[in-house]
Amino acid sequence: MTQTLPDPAHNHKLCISQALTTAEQLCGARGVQLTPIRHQVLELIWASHKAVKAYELLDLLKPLQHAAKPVTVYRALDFLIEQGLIHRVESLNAFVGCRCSDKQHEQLLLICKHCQEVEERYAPEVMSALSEEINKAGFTVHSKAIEIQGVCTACRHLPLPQSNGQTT
Amino acid sequence: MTQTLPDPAHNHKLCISQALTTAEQLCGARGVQLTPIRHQVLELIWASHKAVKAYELLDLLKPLQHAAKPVTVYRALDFLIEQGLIHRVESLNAFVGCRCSDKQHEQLLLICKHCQEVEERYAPEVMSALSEEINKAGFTVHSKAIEIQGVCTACRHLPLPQSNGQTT
DNA sequence: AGGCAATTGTTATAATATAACATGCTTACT
DNA sequence: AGTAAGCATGTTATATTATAACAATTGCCT
Repeated sequence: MTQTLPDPAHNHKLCISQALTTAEQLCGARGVQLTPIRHQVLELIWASHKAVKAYELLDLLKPLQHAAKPVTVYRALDFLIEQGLIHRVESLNAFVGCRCSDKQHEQLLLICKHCQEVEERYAPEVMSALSEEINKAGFTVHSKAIEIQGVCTACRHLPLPQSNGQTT
Repeated sequence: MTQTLPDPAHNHKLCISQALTTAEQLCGARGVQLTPIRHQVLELIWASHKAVKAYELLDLLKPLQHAAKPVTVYRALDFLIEQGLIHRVESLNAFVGCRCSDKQHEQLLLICKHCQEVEERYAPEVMSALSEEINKAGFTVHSKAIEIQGVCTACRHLPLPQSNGQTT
C-alpha cells in the first residue's frame, strides 16, 4: 500500500466534513435515510481520495458495527451510489467519494496507478462531444463511465509500485 | 438471456472470419503465438457481438479443450487483451471482440442493457477533447475506458428485461 | 544432449458480490 | 389499540470472478 504525499493546499478534514454535510442535506431534502451505517461507510470512503475496496470497507466498518457482513457494506454502497454520493470505479471494483452530488455528475475519473488517488473532473467539452457521438449512434444513455488509468502529477517522477503491463 | 434481432445488413460469418484472419496476421507479424486455445477463445468471443463472461467462455471451451479450467480461459484472455484483439468491458466483467486491433484503438463502448451487444466507436472528437482534458490535469495516460450503458437503436422500443435501477 | 523460454496442466484458494429469508422498527391507516 | 406495509438490518449460505503456486510439456537454440 503506497502512501500519498498529502497535498499541502488541501485541507482534507474540511473536505470530508463538507462531503458529509452535503450528503446529509441531500438525503434530508430527498426524504431518504442516511442511516448510521450508511453515514459511516460514506465517511470511511471519504477518509482518503483513493478508491476503496468493499472488503477493505468491511474491515474498517467492523469495529464500528459489530454485526457488519459483506452484505452490510454492499447495501450501503448501493444506497450511496443510487444517491450519487459515491462512484463505483469499474476498472478497480472499488469506490470513491463523489464531489458533485448536487449537480448532474458526469464523471471522468483519473486513476493514479501509483498512489491510487482518483481525481474527478467535469470536462464539459468531453461530455458534449460524447453526447453528440452517442446521439449519432442512436443510443439511449443510462449511465456513463470514463475511467483513465495512469500516473498523476504528484507521482510522475516516482517509479510504479508494480506494473500490470496493460497499455491499450 | 435475451436474444437479439440479427442485423440483416450484417454478415456475421464474414465478420468473424475477418476478425480471426486479422488476428492471425497480426500475431504472425508480431512473432507471438495465437495457439489453438487462444484462437478458440477468440473465436468464441467473436461468436456474437455481445460481451461474454469468462466462465461462459469456459463452458463453451470445455467441449473443445477437455482440460480447460478457469486459468486456461483467463490466460487466453490476458494474451488477447495484451495483443489488442479483445476489450475487457470493465462495467460488466466481460469481454468483447475488438475490431480495431491494427489501429490505435481508443475504445468507446456502447453497451446495450437489453441485448448485451457492444458497439465500438472511434469518436476522434471525443478522444481529442479527452486528451486535452487529461493534459490539463497533468496526467500521464496508460489506458482509457469509456463505457456507456443504455439501450441501442434496435432495442429502443422493447421493454428492458430487468432494470438495475442505476442512472448515475 | 542440455538448457531456456513459452505454454499449458493441476490444485487450491482468494477476492468480489448476491440470494433468500428472518427480524425489528416506524408510520399510517382504521 | 391493532395491523398491514415499507424500510433497514441481521443472518446464513452461496454464487461469481480471478489469481497463486508449482509441475509438466513443448519447441527451439546451441
